[in-house]
Amino acid sequence: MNDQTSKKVITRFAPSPTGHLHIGGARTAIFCWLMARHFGGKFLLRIEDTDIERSRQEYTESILSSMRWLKLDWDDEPVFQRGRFYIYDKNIERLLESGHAYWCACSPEEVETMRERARAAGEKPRYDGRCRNLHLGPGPGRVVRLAAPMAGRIEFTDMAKGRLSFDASELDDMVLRRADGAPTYNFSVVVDDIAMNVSHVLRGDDHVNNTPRQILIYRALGADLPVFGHVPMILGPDRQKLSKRHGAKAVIEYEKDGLLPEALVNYLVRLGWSQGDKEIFSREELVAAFNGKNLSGSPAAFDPEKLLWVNARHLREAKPEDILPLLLPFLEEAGAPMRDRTLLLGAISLFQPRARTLKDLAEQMRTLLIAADELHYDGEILALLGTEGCGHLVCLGGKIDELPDFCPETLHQCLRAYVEERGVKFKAVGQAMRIALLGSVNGPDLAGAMAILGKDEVRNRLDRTLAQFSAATNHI
RNA sequence: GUCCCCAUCGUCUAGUCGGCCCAGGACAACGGCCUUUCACGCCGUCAACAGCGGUUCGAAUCCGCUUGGGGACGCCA
Repeated sequence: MNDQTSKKVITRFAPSPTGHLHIGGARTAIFCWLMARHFGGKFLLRIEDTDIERSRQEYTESILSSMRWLKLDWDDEPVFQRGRFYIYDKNIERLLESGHAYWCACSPEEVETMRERARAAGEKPRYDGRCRNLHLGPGPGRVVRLAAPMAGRIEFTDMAKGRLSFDASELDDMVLRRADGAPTYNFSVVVDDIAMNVSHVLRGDDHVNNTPRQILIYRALGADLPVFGHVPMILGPDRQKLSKRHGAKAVIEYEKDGLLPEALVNYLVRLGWSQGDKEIFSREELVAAFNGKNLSGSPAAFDPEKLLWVNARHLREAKPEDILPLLLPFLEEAGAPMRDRTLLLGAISLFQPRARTLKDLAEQMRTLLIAADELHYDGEILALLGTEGCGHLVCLGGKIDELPDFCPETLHQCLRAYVEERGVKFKAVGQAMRIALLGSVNGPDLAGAMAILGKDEVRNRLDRTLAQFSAATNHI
């Protein structure tokens, strides 16, 4: 970083609405957002919808909704390039007048031939600039091209990659305005970044090669350069370009899988950025720590396992009341009936440390929340329970009836006392109770679970288990 | 093909201007402890400076080459 950060930091995220917000785009957005929030600047949004064929309104909405879910709030109204064609045209006029651009009458086929020829000659495929000095005017099928310098070096310092240098001879006279009047990507980006006063352009690695071209446009337009930062792409676990089969999905899918936005943000930021050995960051910690330094220059592979681990950490540390609203849809999906708030909060804190995702949490909580008659005990589980287990259930049922209250401490003592006086292993009693109460040999702390179920429900489940057990054994 | 970028454990990474690194943390794996089962947690094990040349008293750190990977070469973004 340099003295340019002393100016107001303005970053922007500029997705094109041709798909949902995916992992790579989300990380770029997070970096931009963090940068702006860290320096107290602005984070702007621009929808690059100049490709009329592929842009879809529903994707714009999906992207915005994923941004909101990630809690990446933007400043000002989003800018839509679709509505700014007149501005691009005005800038085209300027460049035409100043001699930085010219009309070209070559057909796409002709240009393609030139490229093939260059490629065959072992050069970089490029347009040869044959219309540059023809002083053509507008006409059907004609495009406007930049009169790029033929020689020299184009250099800039990148936030992630350091000093970068390109030879001007590598670049050809790129199209700025298409035959249909639409601006090309490189042109609209520069015009808009200038208009929006963007100070720091953070984007994917795949744009490095566009940067020297864009710098040429900045120069032609007589504008100051922003600071560029090209963050390396995210690769699949097999180190190939990220795609759906890697389990790298759109942000919206992670939302559906029950990830916490904080966790996704945390994980994604750590892909290509680090702060010593620190792994788990709260949003506030990220804002405080992220200053655009320590960006990695090399690509990172996406690891779903670690994502899950990060999520589990955030889930475990979150307050139940913060989790509850996010959990509601998952409880419904899991078929768990709604219960009162206190009960739900209690259940959350009971299961919280053992769940990796909200979906996971909801499914685990379900066994506690559903009505007793929905609990299913299969033959295998009942066999595990055995006559001895049933004996425990009967005795404990009696003990429980006499309890003065039904709080975890009392229940815990009750269980302990029972084990003590019977001289049996807690393990055996615990398993029997767990089978009766949860229909499973695994689960959370028994006293905690019982307290949440309440006395009636515990009784209910004990009776029901015993009934099913005797029914099953009578059949044999 | 041409240009650009990258290169530390399987993965994410630490490693400020070369010595404190026979390389640290985390995920995963494996082993153990804890325990009321499963988790959680705790402890430990396995595991890397791509290769080759330089520069230097000394290099994971600087330079070059090689190899490997990625990206870009559109009237897509």
